[in-house]
Amino acid sequence: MAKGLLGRRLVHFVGGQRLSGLIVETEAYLGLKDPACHSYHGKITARTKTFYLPGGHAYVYMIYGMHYCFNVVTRSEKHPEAVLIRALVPEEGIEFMKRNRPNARGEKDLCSGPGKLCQALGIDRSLNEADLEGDRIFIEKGIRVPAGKILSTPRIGVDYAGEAARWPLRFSLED
DNA sequence: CCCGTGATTTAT
DNA sequence: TAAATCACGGGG
Repeated sequence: MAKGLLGRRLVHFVGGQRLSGLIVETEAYLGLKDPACHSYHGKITARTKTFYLPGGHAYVYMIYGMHYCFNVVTRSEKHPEAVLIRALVPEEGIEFMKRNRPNARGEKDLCSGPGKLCQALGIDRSLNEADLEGDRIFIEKGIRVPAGKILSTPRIGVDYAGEAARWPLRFSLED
């Protein structure tokens, strides 16, 4: 799923305005057996209960008291797995995104990080548990991605997870 | 490299 | 109720 989401278009409607970008970086979080995952060992808290929804829902949480992260829940109650969306190439609503991120240095800085893309697209906790087959936020077909263009590297910011921090579960589109 | 930041989780 | 933690970003 993390590889398959590369090249697809994430769309968020706000005030009748389409904000979108192509997904170019993701990370897989493998549920019960993944020490880096919020649902490791089946942990359930007020925050992580979203993980246990059926695939196709949004898991949005706040980190460091200031940033949101947007994830796609990918499986089922028995298999609480998700994909973190880490970067987009902005497509529609770029002027709107610039207003959402007044400090951005340029277009490339708009969605080049999990917190940045949430700020640019106006994604916040109100979208937690959102149905991705609804009409507020959803994912479109996007562009074709040749398998040879996908890079696999270790996930970012999960050093607390020991050996799992080195698992090559971060995927990005070359170039 | 360092550090702000405060919601969320965990320890007491 | 208090303390620790943290899927990050921004500025040096």
